[in-house]
Amino acid sequence: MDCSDIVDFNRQLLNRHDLQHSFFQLVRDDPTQGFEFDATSVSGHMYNPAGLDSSDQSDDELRIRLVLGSHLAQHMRHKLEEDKGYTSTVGISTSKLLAKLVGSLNKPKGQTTLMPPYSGTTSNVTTFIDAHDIGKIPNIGFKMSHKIRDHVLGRTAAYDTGLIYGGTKESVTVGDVRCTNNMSPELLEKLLGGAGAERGIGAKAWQLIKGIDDSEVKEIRKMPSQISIEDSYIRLDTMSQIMKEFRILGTSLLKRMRTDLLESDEVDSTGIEQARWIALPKTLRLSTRPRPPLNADGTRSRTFQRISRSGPLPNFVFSLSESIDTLVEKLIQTALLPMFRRLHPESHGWNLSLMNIGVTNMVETASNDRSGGGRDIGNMFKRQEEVLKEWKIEDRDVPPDVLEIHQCGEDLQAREPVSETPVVCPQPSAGSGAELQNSAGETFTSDLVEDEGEWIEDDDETGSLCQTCGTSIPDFAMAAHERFHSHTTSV
DNA sequence: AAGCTATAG
DNA sequence: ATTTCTATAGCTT
Repeated sequence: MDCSDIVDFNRQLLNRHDLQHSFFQLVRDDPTQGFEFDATSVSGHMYNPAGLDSSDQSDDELRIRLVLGSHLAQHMRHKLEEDKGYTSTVGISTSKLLAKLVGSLNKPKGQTTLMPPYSGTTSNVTTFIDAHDIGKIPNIGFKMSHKIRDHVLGRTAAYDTGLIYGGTKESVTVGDVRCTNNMSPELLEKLLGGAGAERGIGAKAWQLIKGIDDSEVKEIRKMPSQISIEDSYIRLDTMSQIMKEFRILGTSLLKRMRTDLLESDEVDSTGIEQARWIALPKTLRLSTRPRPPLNADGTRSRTFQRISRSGPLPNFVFSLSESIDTLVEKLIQTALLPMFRRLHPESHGWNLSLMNIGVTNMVETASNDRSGGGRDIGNMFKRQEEVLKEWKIEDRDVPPDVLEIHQCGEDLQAREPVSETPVVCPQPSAGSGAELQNSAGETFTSDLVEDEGEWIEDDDETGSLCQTCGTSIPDFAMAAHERFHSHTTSV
């Protein structure tokens, strides 16, 4: 199971079972270990038993979906650890934004669900998101948080001395921003808009601040859209140094192109191994970061500004008969040096702190494209059968009581409820329903998949109320839910 | 297409 | 804990 499997899996559920765009985000806990994942995180869809429009749901309906999503997430984490040995962390909510944020509360090897209410004056969404520093919100990064912070404070925020990246002691929370006088999409647009800014950035930021995010889960791309190599330097100011770095970076880039863009189909009529390019980049880019000159007071302002030039990538770099060294020399002479002269016309006086060379504009070669946007449908279904079969077998072979114990449960049982974070998880002890709690939650089971054929058909409310927590649970998930209770009540 | 800004991990 | 390196999206020209 890797990331694309998870994405595929969820996509198939989406197609077959009318899933809505509710999300969980799964993050592998140790991204440095192993390469089974293409990415460190993935958002998944969640089953929506009532077929509701995601924008028009009561908190009761939402609650069911979130609990089911939690069960599914628990199973996937469990499966991932069992099969691959990777632990992971999951956040469950109604959008990528909320799922990502809530997922960070119980790390590593945990999962957290943001529970209803999602609307009204006591909305957990508001309570939850308001507590975050503005810069912690995904897609509000260094520059935007700076601008917003300064406006809310009415002055330039004081920063920790010596800190270059971010870090202010004057924390401005999302709540502070939201409640600032005259705060509006228009004001944010004024603050954040301008050259280079995304169109409608004010409105988008306003949505994020309110916890609204309608961004979609995107397909993992098979091909990277660019490959680049860079290095930073204390000082790079002579042509011979540049040449030396060109050779190092160029060699590295060509090697990367060969490993990432070359496919070796061993099949060949003569039995000789064939290698062919699965994508050809069309553009070469050279960027540098010139070291900024000293200020009047002798300090040097930090700029991260890069400048670049790009042009057509010569075709000879795709030659597999010539050595990389030869190709690099040719590339330097025909492309990189001319580009460098365009970037730095002066023969001296420059002082570079960074050089980057990269290739972009990938064009997939023929025979490599698969219909329907790069996905093999037949294979997909075959894989699905396998996945479903595995789960079913597990169900039959392992008695439910045993199923819940192996591997996934221990950390969940052991966890102490942590206070003060405004997040609610499905928890048996959440008796009053209204108060906020924080703890990990749900055990899972594969019952979710067991009778997958009936999921949609039994819309006509075959669910029952859970005796313990009162949540309405569809029948197919009740066994899983009860196991969840038997776990968490034993704490 | 090229140049650039901003962001994430 | 911070910096470096890689990659992406989307703007402007």
